[in-house]
Amino acid sequence: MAALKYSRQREAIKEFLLSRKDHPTADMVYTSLREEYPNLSLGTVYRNLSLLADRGEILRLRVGDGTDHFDADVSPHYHFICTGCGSVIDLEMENIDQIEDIAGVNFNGQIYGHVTYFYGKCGACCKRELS
Amino acid sequence: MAALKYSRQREAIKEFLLSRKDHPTADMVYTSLREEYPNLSLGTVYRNLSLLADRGEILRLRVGDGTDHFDADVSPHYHFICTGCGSVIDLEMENIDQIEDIAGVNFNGQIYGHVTYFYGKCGACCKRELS
DNA sequence: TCTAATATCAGTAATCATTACTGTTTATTC
DNA sequence: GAATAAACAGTAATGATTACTGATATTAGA
Repeated sequence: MAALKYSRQREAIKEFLLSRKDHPTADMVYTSLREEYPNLSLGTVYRNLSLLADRGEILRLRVGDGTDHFDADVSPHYHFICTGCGSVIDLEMENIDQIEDIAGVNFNGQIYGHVTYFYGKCGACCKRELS
Repeated sequence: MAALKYSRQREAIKEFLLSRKDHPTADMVYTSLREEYPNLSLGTVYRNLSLLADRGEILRLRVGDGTDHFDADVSPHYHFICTGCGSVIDLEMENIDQIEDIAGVNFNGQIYGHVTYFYGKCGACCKRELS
């Protein structure tokens, strides 16, 4: 893997992602960083997010709302998407990699990985509906 | 749920999906049906696919390649996406709904469902790489 | 069966997220 | 400190999808 040339923009993008737990989209990254870097370009945000995702430094989440979300936490974990407010929340749960073995039983190819998203109502939305 | 007015186009779209096992995209539906219905509109295809998906008559699959795929088989089953050729294949596997219980252990909201895609090399791509 | 009401259609324009292009700036190397 | 090339800002282009508009076709009622 070729070495990257340092850039303040990429550094700021990764710093920003590390500081957040809410899995921002490219546009959210752009809008937020614009305050500190007024002439940051949206193309730069997209290019660096893809670059970092390709290198495995961040995760690209396709949660189904049509726009990609990003996560700087690359440790194995799962995500929950609230159908009420759309928020993307980390789940702390035990490993379920055995589902790949289950899926492979009647399959004649090779399974290398899986992506799972859980859907429902988040705690805040549940609470709001009660009142 | 309001009753739908019959339309030959919607009928043809659903018939087409039922006849296929390869989970076509909107554009694939449009291109194929155009042979029989030369003045079918792409907008009609999109509108009816969304309509059918909203009513639960078909499934919308967001496999991660940027375009939605559709499946007329609404019985519970899982999908495999080949990273070699991009094909979307049905998996015959035992139920893994218990992962929702596992996910809910340390979570303060309600989990109503999950979406799982398995990734890897399909049988044909495995074979091709050997030769 | 005829007609009115309206859902659906075809065709096209608009939107949105994302990517590609171009000339300029900036980090690295010597 | 100058040469090289990666990365940038700004903008144009792309591709999937949605929205709009006037025409057509299905359904319900007379």
